Amino acid sequence: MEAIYNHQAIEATVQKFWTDNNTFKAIEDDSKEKFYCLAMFPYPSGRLHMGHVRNYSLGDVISRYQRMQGKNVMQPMGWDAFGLPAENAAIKNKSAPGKWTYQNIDYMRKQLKSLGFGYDWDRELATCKQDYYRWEQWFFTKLYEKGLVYKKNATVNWDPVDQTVLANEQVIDGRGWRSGAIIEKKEIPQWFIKITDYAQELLDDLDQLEDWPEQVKTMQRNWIGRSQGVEMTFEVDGVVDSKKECFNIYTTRPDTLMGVTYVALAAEHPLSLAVAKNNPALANFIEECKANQTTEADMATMEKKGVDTGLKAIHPLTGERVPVWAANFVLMDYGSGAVMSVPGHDQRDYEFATKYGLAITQVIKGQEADDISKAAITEKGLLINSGEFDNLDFDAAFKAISDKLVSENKGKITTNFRLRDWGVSRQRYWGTPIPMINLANGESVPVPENQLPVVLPEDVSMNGVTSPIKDDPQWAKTTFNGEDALRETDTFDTFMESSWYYARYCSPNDNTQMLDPSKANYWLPVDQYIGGIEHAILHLLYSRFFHKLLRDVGLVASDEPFKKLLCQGMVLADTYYREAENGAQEWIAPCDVNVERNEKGQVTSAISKMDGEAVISAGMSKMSKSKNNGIDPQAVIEKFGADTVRLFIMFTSPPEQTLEWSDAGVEGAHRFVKRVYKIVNDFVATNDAKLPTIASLTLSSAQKTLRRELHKTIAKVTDDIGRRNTFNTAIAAIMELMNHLSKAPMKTAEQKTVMLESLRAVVLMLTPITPHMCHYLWQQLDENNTAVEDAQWPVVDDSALVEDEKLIIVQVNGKLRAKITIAADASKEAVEAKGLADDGVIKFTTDKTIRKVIYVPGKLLNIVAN
RNA sequence: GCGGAUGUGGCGGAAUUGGUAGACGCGUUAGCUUGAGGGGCUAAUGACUUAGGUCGUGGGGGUUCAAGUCCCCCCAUCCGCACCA
Repeated sequence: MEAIYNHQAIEATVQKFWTDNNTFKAIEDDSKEKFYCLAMFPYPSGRLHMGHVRNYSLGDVISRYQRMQGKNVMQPMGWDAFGLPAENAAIKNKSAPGKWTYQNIDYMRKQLKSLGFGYDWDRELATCKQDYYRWEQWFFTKLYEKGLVYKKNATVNWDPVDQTVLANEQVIDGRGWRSGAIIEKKEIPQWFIKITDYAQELLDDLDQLEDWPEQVKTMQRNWIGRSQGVEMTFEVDGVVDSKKECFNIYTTRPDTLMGVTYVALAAEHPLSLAVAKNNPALANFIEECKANQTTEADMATMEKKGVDTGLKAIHPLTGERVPVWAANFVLMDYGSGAVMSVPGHDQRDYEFATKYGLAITQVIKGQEADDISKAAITEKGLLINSGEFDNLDFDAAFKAISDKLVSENKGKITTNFRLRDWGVSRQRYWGTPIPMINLANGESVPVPENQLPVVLPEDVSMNGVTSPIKDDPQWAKTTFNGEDALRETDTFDTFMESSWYYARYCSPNDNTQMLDPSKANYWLPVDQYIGGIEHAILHLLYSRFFHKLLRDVGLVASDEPFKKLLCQGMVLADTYYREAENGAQEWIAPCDVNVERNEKGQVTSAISKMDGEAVISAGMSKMSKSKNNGIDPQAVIEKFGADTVRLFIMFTSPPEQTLEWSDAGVEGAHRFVKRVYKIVNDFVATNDAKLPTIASLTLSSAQKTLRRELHKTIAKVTDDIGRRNTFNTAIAAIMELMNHLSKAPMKTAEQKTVMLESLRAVVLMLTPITPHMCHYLWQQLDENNTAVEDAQWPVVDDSALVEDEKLIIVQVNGKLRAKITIAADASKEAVEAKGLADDGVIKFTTDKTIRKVIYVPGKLLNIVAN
């Protein structure tokens, strides 16, 4: 064995071993329990970032641990390869998005291999390849046949200068990121999938997902947003364009119906538009609303504005005439595009009414401290000023008012969902072509199965504005039933590809069907899914929806795709900047900064390595290009090795929390790796004989204690990795054990035997985390010449855990006053007697009466005295 | 704005079921060691202190023999909000 740890040599040799031996090839095997471990696949953006390294380290640790538990593990990897950044890079580099994407994939694959992740590379897939997306197109046409797909108008961000649709992230402060033009809202026809048909099931099945974080389930429940309410009709007084008009509203608070003092319509509501023809103020307002942002956050935080349409609506119960306003906070895309306004009991309505001098009526009693002249009373309570409904509580009022509306044929009780149907059309090039054909008569039909796939041309040039397939006059041309027709030139939302890739990994090379059900049903559901919390809602909801769609066409048998979910936190690093002369912040990479400390270790200043001048520290923030604080994984791997990087990442934070990068922390991890290497080397160098078994030896008390530490550590590490997923505490426990081992002598046969047992366990427990070094060390320690990947996880020897004595904490009035050691089987009375007799306790009990003694067996004694 | 999280020494974090607050690591300090390395080893390291103790988990209340942990109110930071992935 080499005396000096050489990570380059070890990692290269061990990675070659894995490749040569197909160590991580996964094959269906009914004789073993399967374990499908999946980390969210990366977008091939160019190089791996630390967030990827963290994500895939977590997956690999879990996979290797489960394999050592004897399971048949599958861990695949692929590429979420369609998306906007490829188009932008192509414009910048005057290249094609496909070429850029494939180059990135090749580079990042090498990086993943250098980190030693145990993937079955035979299952690799890329979503931009037609052998993947053809099945998505096929599936979409199936959904169309089932009536789950429809076309409707929807709002997009329209850049009037570039004449193109922009993504939300391409709109900065209301302007197009390239043109700088003020962005308008525009309605265009788009394809939708009816996720709302599955809203109830998506909500109900969250209860099955016992191993999902509660916060993710809560976020999904809130996103789906099931509510019970009443839908009712308001008639418009008089006529509009010589027609009788009416509109529907939905409310979850019918108890406040008697407090309605006005109603609000979306600016683009047909009634608003009709009135605007003869109302220039309203027409102006509608025009102004076009410049509003489309995101929900913008809608919620913008200034609430409105214009009186001049129309009056008839209150369905009182027959009173209430004013009809057009307001910028009512969304045409959501619900009916109209809301009833109860300023007395809704804060937004209250502010709007106050601003425009509209009436405010209190119809709910509220608390003593409530003052309707200051704010809306939003909590539920007994009704007042509501005529026949006075003194009813929320439930009774809900029933009475809805009953009355139903009996008068003016409304009905409905269940509503906040969830909206999934708009899948994108007006971009680098995506899956939507497999539809638009006919001359305006109808649309799916591309016939025998004409699939609709192939996206890859050899294109980007002009920076329009999609090459929209620019090409030939591409869309086709025929249907012998008549000329045009293909859809929109592409799918990239969430479509990422919603089913987990299933395609089970039969990635099948060119006859989307999924091979027998293989899919062997591996699915995914046993452990790992990814960023930022995907908690959209990606995970769409994938759950897709799984149910796959089930309903008979391709999979399960209801849910991901049994257990782990959401990892972001990776942060220090940020430093200087103010440039024009006031802008010039961000300085953390590797170019030295920090200075005082004798207490507190940071006192930060200095640039380049010029020795001071820089300003801006704390920790997410690694990003804009803050120039990214740490390149490749550089760290070369310097310290993949094992060190993996150890640092797993040790520094629990997986769900943010991880703060620290160069000193990486060095600490490297030090530990070298210590493990050295202790094994020291042992191997001094031990030439075959050692006896533990059972055949008589151990000293110190040796028994060491073995107890060892087996307690095995129990803790097993629980931490297998159940709690707290890898940081598992590693801390191994470090603690190592601190004991490095002080333990290894001269006698007994000492050496305990040491060998301990070192084997340490190597096995570290194998999931630092697999290269452990592979090498195991070769030095194992007699049977098995590869460590196939070794058994260490087992706790219960007999080694037995303790004859226990440490009892003694408190007086809840404060620690003594620690006593007593026989493990001592009675309460014995513990109490010894505790009360302790000098540290007597000091606080003399001149006092003992009122009570609480004993927590084997742990703690609290004496209450005053 | 709505929804979800987080807050503990100089720093990252630990405390799993209400029971020793600060494990483990970093940093810092002191000492030892011919030591080519992003060296090794030993020890100390929450604050205050009259050296007995006292205080201490974002802030303020409460429950309890006992609260970082449970309850109420507040503050700060981060994530998501449907066309970034």
